[in-house]
Amino acid sequence: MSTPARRPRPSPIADDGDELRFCSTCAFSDACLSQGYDKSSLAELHVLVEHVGPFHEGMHLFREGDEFNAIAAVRAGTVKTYVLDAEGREQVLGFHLPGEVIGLDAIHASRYPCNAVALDTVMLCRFSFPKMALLATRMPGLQAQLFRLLSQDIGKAALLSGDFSADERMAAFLVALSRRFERRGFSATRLHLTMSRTDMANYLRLAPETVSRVLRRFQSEGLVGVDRRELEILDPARLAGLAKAVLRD
Amino acid sequence: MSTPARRPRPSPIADDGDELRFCSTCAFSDACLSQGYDKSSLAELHVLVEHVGPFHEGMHLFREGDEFNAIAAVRAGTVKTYVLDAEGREQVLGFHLPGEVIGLDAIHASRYPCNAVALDTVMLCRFSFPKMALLATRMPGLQAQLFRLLSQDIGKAALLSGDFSADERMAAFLVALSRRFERRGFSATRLHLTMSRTDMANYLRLAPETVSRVLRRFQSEGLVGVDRRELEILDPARLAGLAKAVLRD
DNA sequence: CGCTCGGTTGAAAGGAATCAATTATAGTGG
DNA sequence: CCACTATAATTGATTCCTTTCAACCGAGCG
Repeated sequence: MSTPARRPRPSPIADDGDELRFCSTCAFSDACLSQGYDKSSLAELHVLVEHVGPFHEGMHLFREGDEFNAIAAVRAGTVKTYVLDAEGREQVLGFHLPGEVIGLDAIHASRYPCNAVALDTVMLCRFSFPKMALLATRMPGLQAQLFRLLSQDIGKAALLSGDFSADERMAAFLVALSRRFERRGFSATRLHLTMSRTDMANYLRLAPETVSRVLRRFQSEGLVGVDRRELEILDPARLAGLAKAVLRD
Repeated sequence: MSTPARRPRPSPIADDGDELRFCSTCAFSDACLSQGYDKSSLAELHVLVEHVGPFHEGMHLFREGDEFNAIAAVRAGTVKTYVLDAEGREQVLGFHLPGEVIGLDAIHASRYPCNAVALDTVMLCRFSFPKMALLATRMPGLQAQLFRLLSQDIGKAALLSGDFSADERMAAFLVALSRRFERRGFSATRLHLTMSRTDMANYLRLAPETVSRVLRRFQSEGLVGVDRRELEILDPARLAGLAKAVLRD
């Protein structure tokens, strides 16, 4: 359960034990600061933030059908969201790393459309959505950031819908994971996979056996080095080439 | 190019040639009225609406990479959104019927992430998004509706990402289309398909040959009747049964 | 130490894609 | 009005990738 080495990175918001301490990793902090809001505006955002956790491995943050009232930013750990199909098989919708927001897909129905479970020890910033929406009417920058986050998720959800080969899917998964880690200050090449092979398979819409085989082949081809859940990207360029079809860049 | 018989339906907003005539089919009209806004608020919404069109078959409404400044509600016709993969093959992202909104996925990057083309004669309501967002700060109901629309699209985009059989995909496509037509006052059983088989195939991530075969089998099994682009759903229950795995209901 | 569960490996089966050819359709121009 | 052409749709035969089925391995744990 070791976390990848953390690269030093300037914290956008004071993290020195202040009473109004805000999630330094979360998507809203950057947005608000970049809009040049004064301290009192930030304070307003703070009052509707609730730090919750820790949630330990296997604990559910919410379940499908639960009443929706808050979105949450992951502060630490990994959250898996999933639904169960008619045969009770798991369909993984996504993995959410520190700094990423969950619950945006619940707004329209006022219910969570999926389950969310902690894959390791998870800490959250929880935001009352009604309060946040209200605040957003007075903070255009916050409103804009919410629109951006929602819009972004539409595009993300569409990525996996293509008919891609197992290799492309796996490569895209690893590259995307690498980038997301990097953006949050972790290593882009040495990743700790917090999810099981089965989870990866369910997410990528592949059989677990296929995940196993593809990873092994990637390793034999010198693309990656794999040891259990530790993965090193050895040939980022070639991996990105494979992922290109999916990630479109 | 005949349209399905229109069922009489009470128009939510006066459609009697008023100067401030608003798209009676569009998602925003219901939202605003249901919030009980007075005439002046509605008027404010009207001033940022621009009725554009007609766009004829094959005309592009926007292209990937174009600068984003407006979302649009389809007033009439069908819009296809798509991207081209590295090999130049079309990946259809969606078909947009009257009353549905396009462009929400463009907000976060300020650029359209896809192409949009008219499949028949299309009329649009175009809304300047910056202006709409500004207005939304003074109309919480409008803001809420925008959040809902965005949130909804996240879920929609995720639907097709599962690994479903050709039969399930096709059934889900037809059932969803039927429901969307019905909601807008068209027949739920007799549909005119405005898109080609190839478009359907690209959307469903199947080969055109597979679409052809599945439709033929559906017909031979008495599920549907197909004649060119006219399709009649003969056994809605059984079709819905097939679609269940995808649509989750 | 042996049990269990996740992961890996191998062999076989299956569903959709691809390749190839034919038919149908709409549009064009004689 | 009717051939003629280009494009879309259909149909059949074959191939291929992934899944499924089955067995084995190996780490973690009581």
